[in-house]
Amino acid sequence: MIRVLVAEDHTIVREGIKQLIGLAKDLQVVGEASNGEQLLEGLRHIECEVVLLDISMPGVNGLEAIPRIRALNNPPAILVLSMHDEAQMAARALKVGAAGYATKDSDPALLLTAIRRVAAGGRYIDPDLADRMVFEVGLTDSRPLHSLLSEREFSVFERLAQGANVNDIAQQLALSSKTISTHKARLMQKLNITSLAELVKYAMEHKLV
Amino acid sequence: MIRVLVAEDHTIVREGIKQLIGLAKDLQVVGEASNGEQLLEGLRHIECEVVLLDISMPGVNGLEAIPRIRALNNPPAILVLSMHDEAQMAARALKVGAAGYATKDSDPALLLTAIRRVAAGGRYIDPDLADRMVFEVGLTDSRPLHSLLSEREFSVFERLAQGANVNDIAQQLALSSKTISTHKARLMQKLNITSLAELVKYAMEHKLV
DNA sequence: GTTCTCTGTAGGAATTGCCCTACACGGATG
DNA sequence: CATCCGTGTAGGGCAATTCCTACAGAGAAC
Repeated sequence: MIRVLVAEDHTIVREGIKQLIGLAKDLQVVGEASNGEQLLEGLRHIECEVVLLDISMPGVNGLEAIPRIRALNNPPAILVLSMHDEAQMAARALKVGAAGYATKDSDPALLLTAIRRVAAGGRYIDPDLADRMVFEVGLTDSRPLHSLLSEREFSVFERLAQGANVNDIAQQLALSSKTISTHKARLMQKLNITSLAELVKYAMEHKLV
Repeated sequence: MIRVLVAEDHTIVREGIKQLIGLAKDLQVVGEASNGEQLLEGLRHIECEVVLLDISMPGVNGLEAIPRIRALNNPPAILVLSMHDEAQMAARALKVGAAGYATKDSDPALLLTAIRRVAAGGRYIDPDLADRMVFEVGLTDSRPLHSLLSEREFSVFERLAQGANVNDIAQQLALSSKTISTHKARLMQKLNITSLAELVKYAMEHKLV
């Protein structure tokens, strides 16, 4: 019998998952938590083989909880369950010690498979996602992406984030708009984004504006 | 027996909800959909009393689907199920014809209650949320600028903030790109902004993304 | 009931930006 | 050295977007 602890903040989703797991005769939900603190507290007196973990929880979020779970003695395997099938997020989760990563989009049967896999000491990654990770992420996540930008690229980046368009920047820097366009394309590639909207989000999230 | 159709894009969440509903003897899931198109298609040959609708779905999203469901003859009651307990979002959903609004945070038992309530022709709003709606609507002497936007404008706004370009949106909404461009120009004028970057900033600052 | 304004829709002309390509230069790699 | 890679610079051509304009329907205003 594989004992599972479910950590997920949305009650209804959590209940749903418990029901799903309940369908398998070899799996059993032995505890639950709706935030990181509860989870860590729960693990102090509940023994289990697998923690099913939503990364986006309030307070101590899933990502932050992972290393702390791993620091316990005889830690359970961690299977991350995410709404977002972001390759970036998956890479970070695996890096800090998750044994698997599944998305809420995937087939429910796969979730059960994933739980069994990680309980047995193995790893599991959503197949679609694995594909994308290989392509998108060089699996080299460490320093902020924008540290890869050259001087010129960075200054174009800042101006774009502040609302300037390609022509404005060309004027400000006394360059051809074609040049700015090239810098823009290159910097977006480096930041792994495909739209100006994402650029602005990136800038705001990293407090670069 | 109350027949329910579940529209929710994340497979695992959808399955979970089906399990939950299955626990009640007077409720029965008679269909499901993972996007707005499937939902509308499904309603053409499936009869049901209640549609359980996630607002954040790809393609035709939940909010847009509501008026189209209401336009059917003998339409089912619509119970919106949302991740976000935003008062703003709830207000919009109710305005376009939803009979209830529950969040995934709420107690699963309440979900079943809510389904029964709307099936009987009543209304249901998550109690916490109702509280906040009264306060936020009542206490904000200066309504946000984006409350001036029309439905169409707002949906174009959201998509732009999420990184879609004019053509993407035109396709999603099956309109000319010129039309989208006009909506974009008008909404930007209303929001008093002049660039896409400012639009994204606005959206983030007001937690609309 | 006529007029006004807002909304949703879109066409043609004009602008802007993107994609692909190119090239020179400097530093790293071998 | 010879070569490769990253950077800064741009052009040509094509696609996306805006600008200006228009029109119809729905309510509001008077």
